[in-house]
Amino acid sequence: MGNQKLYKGSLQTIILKLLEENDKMYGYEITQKVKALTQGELKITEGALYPALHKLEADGLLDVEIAKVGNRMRKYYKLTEQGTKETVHRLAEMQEFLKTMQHLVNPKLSLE
Amino acid sequence: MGNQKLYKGSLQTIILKLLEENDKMYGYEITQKVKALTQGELKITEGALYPALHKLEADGLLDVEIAKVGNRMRKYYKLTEQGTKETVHRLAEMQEFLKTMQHLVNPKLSLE
DNA sequence: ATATTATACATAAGAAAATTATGTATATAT
DNA sequence: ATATATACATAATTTTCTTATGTATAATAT
Repeated sequence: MGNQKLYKGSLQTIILKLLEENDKMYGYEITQKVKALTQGELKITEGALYPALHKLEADGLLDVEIAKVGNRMRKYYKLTEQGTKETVHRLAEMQEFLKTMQHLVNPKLSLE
Repeated sequence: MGNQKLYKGSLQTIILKLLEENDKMYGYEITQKVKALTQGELKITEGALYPALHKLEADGLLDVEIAKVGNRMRKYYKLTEQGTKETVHRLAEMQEFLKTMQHLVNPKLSLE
């Protein structure tokens, strides 16, 4: 860590990608999944996550469904039809970005 | 383009990397170099570039030298000793970030 | 029993880093 | 003459995050 600021701008794409793979997830689950997938390298804070989920929902990319497990609330999010399309688009943009950055910072490793 | 926001947070690292390769460069030259290297994918705006250069200078990572070419001013920037060390560090962080993101958004392509 | 950590949501204040708009000035091409 | 390119700069605003705070339940450790 220490390079957290490089992730700025990529949170929405990460959320969309996880929902593409997992059908439905709740907020806390997303933070844990990301931490696990990145071996602790990326820790999504609540102050970033929840506003991001609310925005994706407001933009029509996510649907929400409230559940109660035991006595505790969960808000499950899933991709809408529009969200599924947008995810494909965002992932393509992310790939393009990663390729470009790789080429910029390490031309030797980006042979093409 | 359209994925410009993904570059948020990486401008300083890009500048440092270019100066590591080119010894000294001036602002406008940096914008043109980046545009060329990325085939127009990334266009650094002046409103982002100049404040970034000033900050890197204020932080002791860059030295500046003013030149006059014809009748026009140029401000050449080069890495300080501290800047050279910091560049190594920033590039390592960038590699780590790119690897992590690649793994997150496209597990199939990041075999390790 | 009690305190800490984990689970689960949320928002507000502030910081960082960009975009967009604007300004100044010289050089070149049509 | 006019538009484009070169070359710097800053201010207002926006986006996106961090940090701090708040509420509440469940599980675990002392």
